[in-house]
Amino acid sequence: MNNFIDELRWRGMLQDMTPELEQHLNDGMRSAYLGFDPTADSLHIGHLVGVMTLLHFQRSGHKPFALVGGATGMIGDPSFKSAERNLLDKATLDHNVECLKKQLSKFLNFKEGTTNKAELVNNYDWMSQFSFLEFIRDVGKYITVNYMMAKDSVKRRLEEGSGLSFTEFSYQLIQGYDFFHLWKNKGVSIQLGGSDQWGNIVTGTELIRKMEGGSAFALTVPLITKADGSKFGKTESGSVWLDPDKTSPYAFYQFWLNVSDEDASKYIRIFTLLDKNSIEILEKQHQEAPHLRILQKEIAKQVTTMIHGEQEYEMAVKASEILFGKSSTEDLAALDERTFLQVFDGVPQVQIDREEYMNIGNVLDLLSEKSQGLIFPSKGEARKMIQGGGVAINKEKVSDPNASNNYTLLQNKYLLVQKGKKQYFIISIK
RNA sequence: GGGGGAAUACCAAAGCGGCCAACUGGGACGGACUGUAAAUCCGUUGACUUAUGUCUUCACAGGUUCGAAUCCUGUUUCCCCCA
Repeated sequence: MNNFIDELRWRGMLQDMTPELEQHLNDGMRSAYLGFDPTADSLHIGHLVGVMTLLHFQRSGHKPFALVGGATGMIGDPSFKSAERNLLDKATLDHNVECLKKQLSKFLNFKEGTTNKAELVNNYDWMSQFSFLEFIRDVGKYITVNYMMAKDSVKRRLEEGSGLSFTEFSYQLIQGYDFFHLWKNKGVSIQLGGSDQWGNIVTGTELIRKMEGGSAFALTVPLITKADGSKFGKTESGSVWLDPDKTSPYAFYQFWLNVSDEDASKYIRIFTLLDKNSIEILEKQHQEAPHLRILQKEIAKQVTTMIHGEQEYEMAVKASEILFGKSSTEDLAALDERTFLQVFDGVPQVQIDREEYMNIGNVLDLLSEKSQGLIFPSKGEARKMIQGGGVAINKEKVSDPNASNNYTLLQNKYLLVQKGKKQYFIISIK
């Protein structure tokens, strides 16, 4: 069994911790919690860092609690956000909480009988019992406004002049109380979180100390960054979700595969469970032959398998090979229909009647008007792109916009259209 | 309250009566190279269309002129200086 702190340390996942934590952990099995905000009905890869942290905690023999913020989600954490958050309604929140619970339950070991079995809690369960009066009397009394205003997350909002509502201001108190509640009732003595949570976590340890003279600990992990400074976990099409309906396993796999060299070493430590030795070997191999992108492939494999399973991973690899490998028209034609559809699952499709299709004069019409503007909204754009060499049908470049429309249909009913390198469309003939 | 200046396409920034759909840079998008990368190079970047075409743009509303992003009048917004 490995040491939790050491494990995080070499993985570059340790930002900060309260001083006596290490000793505290060495003294036996401990419990820690980490919270997830139900702002959407799926986790995204940014949350994965938290998940991994809990996972390491459990693997070190300790007991992890995943908290879903059914209550805190109603308030909105002001931490390092520049503007007041929009509140979600209760129904949406309930739905989100349920979805997150389902996802979280896949990662940790919740098996009965395991001594350090993971637990899932929702702070709505205890916060909803409180009346406002009770809360400000029993909890608010212990923390001064001066203390709360001194937090960076709050201070910044005050300085910027954008202000924050009393609602958001109270957030740290609620989260602090969560910690107290879990400490009191579940024996949770540690709170884990992203580095932006430090202030909120410490309010919790403060509350525990003041209310009952207890001691509790904090540990934060760094926020994930990208070497080029852009925001981690975003693609052109938005967040990378764990829910396969929101981000297909293929797109998910692609995200990891496209990680830059600078970031790959960092990410493989954070997002996979590979041990130090294996990682160093992979890094060495990567350096020797960077073009093979060994690191990226391994990260993509590990993470995709963990989230979506082996089958989906293999499908994603297959799809990637077909889409980006040097496959030809023949390779495409050789695919059976089922595989073809699987590979191109999620690719935008447009249907054209067979009769109508037969009457289309040239490629230009086919890609603009006749495909209802899905591929190109106008003839002009289609023409420009074709002339710029950016269009391919069935993996073969289209060079003349006026070329007649006599492509071989795959499976006798599909055309695979490529706009640029990465955008695919399917025209299916009915 | 007084004085001065500015508003141009996704952003920045030229243009100051016809040669302006508007220089240039960034971004975005394509292409070449490559590792589905970075760097570099090339092309496109108001709309529709493909003819040496049409239409809609230079804060907004009017006006002068054969002709305006460019001149005049009013309106709005922003910036600076003085009080």
